[in-house]
Amino acid sequence: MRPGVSPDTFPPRGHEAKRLSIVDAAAGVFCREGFAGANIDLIAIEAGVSRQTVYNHHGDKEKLFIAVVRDLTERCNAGIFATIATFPDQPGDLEADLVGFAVRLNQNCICNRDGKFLRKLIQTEGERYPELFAEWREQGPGRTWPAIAARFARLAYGGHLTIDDPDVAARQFLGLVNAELQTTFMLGGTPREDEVVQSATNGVRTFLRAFGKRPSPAGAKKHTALANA
Amino acid sequence: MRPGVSPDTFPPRGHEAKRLSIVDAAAGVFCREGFAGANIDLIAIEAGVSRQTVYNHHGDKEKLFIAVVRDLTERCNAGIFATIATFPDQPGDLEADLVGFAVRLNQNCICNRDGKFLRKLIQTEGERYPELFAEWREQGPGRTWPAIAARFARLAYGGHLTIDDPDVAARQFLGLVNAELQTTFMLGGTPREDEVVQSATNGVRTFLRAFGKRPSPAGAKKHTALANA
DNA sequence: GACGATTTAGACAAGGCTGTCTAAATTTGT
DNA sequence: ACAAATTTAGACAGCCTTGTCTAAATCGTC
Repeated sequence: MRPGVSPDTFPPRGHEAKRLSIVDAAAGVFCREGFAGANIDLIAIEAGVSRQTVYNHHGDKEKLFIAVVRDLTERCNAGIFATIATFPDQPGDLEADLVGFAVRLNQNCICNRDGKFLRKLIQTEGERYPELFAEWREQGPGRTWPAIAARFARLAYGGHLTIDDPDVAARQFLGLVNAELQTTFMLGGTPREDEVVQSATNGVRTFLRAFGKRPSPAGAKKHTALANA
Repeated sequence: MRPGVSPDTFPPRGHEAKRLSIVDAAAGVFCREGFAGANIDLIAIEAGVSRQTVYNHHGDKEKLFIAVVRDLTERCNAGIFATIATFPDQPGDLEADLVGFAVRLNQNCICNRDGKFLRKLIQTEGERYPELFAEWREQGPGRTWPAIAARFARLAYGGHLTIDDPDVAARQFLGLVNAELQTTFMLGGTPREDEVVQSATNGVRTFLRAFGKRPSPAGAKKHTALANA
């Protein structure tokens, strides 16, 4: 820490690496087995670490669990904001661009390992740690949803959409785009990529039917007849 | 069982009553604590029954859990089909009628005790009992969603809606109508009635913007300017 | 090569839970 | 009121888990 010669890791390398691998393994075990069913021995084994090391790093089971949730929230948020940065502000093909955005959001943030784990932990243990998950609610949906809403507001301002309430529209966008993945999510599964694309495509199409600029009433033809599904 | 004098309960009254109260108590405890964390002593106490009686009725913890899920699935399904029977086939005010339907569906089937419990158990333990929850998937969404889709198809056939794929429309209807309740559902909470109504109202409005009969192109004016939210 | 910090393996106590067993008490139907 | 079935309370063995402790081994750094 004194002489800044070390390449890019301040604390002892192996130390922090172990901390990471413990949190990672713990996330998996907590998800599979639930808090009560999670076994610290198993976590230690999956982390490639002795049980004592787990206790050295995190004190006890509950503190470990909290560390896991905090970690996952942080990483997922980072991913979501990175994806929001790819939102199509100046769309070429609005439908295709929104589908792409929705698919990226799902694949990189919601269906990936961290997203899946965080979702499951919230569902499973949310009621046991009210303050912890209130914190998640503020840091997660509380920050990401308005950010998405702002992007939709910008699209509306630019004349690409007709939206009353951007916050409502954002939530409905997410609801539509995931409409066909609900049962899979409930069961903790991971949808295949083509299912994600299909759901996003259908969702965006409906979204644009509701909020898209109406095609000029003159040339109103079967312009929506893309149906291949 | 021989002479059918008994009023309306075939098996010994107290016996079946106890079975019921055990399953009920078990549902609550399994939800709160997870399968691993659930304590049979506690279930017995909450059911007002001795521990041995729990074992007499259900054999062991796992069989008890399975009985709970089967029971909840059955009861929830019954509720959902009863509500589907109230779907507005001959709508007067389509928007109001669909909002009413959505609110009934939420209040009577999804947010009530059974619905909440079943949802939580599926989320929490779904991966641990693949066949059991595959069964739920077939009996639940596998039967109710097509039933709802059929109702939407009928509305479209009657000229009240413009729908390509009724199955997609049904899933999207559910997604839209619940769009604002997602975080509450995730955390296992029960939304207030006004939140349910709000979400349903916004959802139905968007649904009709997408699938409602287009107002005749002639008198196309700001007919959608109902905004009070 | 030597030093300090970290990690490891294993044993350990304390406590909790499941599922069984027994004998007594209670309920149910006749 | 009687007989059979059901329920109850309590004790019990067996197992698993958490969290602590100790002494040896390993790692990173100078």
